Amino acid sequence: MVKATLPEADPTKPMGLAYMLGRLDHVLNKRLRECCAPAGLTVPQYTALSVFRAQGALSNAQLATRTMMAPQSANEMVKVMEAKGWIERTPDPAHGRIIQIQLTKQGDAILSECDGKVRAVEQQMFPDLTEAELQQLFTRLRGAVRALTLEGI
Amino acid sequence: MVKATLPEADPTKPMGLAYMLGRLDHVLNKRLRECCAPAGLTVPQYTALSVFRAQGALSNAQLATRTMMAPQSANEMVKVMEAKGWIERTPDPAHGRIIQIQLTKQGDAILSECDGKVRAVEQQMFPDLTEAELQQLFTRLRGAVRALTLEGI
DNA sequence: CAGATCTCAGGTGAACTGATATCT
DNA sequence: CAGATATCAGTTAACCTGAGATCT
Repeated sequence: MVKATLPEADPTKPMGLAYMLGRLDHVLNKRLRECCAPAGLTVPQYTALSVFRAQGALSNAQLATRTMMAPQSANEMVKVMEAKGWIERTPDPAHGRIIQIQLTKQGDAILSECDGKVRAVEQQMFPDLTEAELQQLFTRLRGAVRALTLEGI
Repeated sequence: MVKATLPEADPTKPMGLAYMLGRLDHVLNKRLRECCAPAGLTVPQYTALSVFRAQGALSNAQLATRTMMAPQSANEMVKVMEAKGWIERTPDPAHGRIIQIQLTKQGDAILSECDGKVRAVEQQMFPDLTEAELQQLFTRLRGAVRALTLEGI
C-alpha cells in the first residue's frame, strides 16, 4: 500500500535561515575539528583560547559570560587547558577568590598553529566573495549575535 | 607583579568568520531549544523532521547522509521519534532490509507548531535586512555548506 | 548577611566507533 | 563473497544543574 497521508517532498521549501545556519555550523565544526586535532585541541578549546588572545586576562566567571556557558563548564575546560600549559592561572592579589586566567606563550603558539588551517577553511567556505562582501557578512553575523543575546538580557 | 609576557588584549582582532559563525550557532541553538522545548522536541529532532518534510520518505542511511551524521546516531533519534509518534517506519516491500521513514500527521503538526517560533527568532536575528538581502544571505550560507561538503567527497 | 566567585559532584543529550546480523 | 543497511553496545565530549566553600 502506497502512503498518501502527507504531501510528498516539496523541494521548493527553503527550510529557513536557522536550519541553514545549523547545517553550516555542523559541517564547519567537523572541519575545525580536523584543523585543531593535530595540535591536540578541541574546537571549544580553540574558541576559549581565541577569546583570551583577543581580550587578555579574564576570570573564569568572565570567560563563562563571554562564551555564554555555565561557569562550571568553563572551569572544566580551564582545568584541562592549564594542565596542558596553554593558560596560566594567577590569583588576583587584590581579590582573594578571583583567579586571573591568561594565555601562555605555549598557548599562543598552539593557537597560531591552528590559525592558518582555520583561515584556509574560511576561504574555502566563501571562495567567490570579495573582501568587502566578507566584511559585510561578518558584520551581519555579529549583528545577529547581538540581536539574539540582547533579548535574553 | 603585573604580567607582561604576552601582548595585552587586541580589540582590533576580528577573530574570524568561523569564530563568529560558531558563536552565532551557539546562541541560536539556545533560542531554538526554547522554541522546541514546549513541543517536547530537541533541536536535532526538529532538524530531522524538517528534512523529512522537505524530502519525503527516506531510509535511515539516507537520513544519516543528508544530515551528515553516522547511521547509528540517526538511528537513535529515529527510535525516539517513532516512539513519540512523529515518524512512521514502513518496511520497503521491494527490499527486505530497508525501512522507509516518513513524517506522520502528528509529526507534521508538531513541526508546524515550532515553525512560527523559529521564524520569529529568525526575524529577530536579522531585523534590518530586506527580503532580497535575506535571500542573498541564505544563498551564501547554502553555498558555504556545499563548498565545505564537496571537499570531503 | 548579601553577592560574587570558584569548584566538587553527579547527570544528560547527542554525537562517536566497533561489532554483528540481514538482505540483494 | 561483496556491498548496503539496520541496529546493539560501549564510549566520548561538552555541556548542564545542584551543592557547598571562600572571599569582599
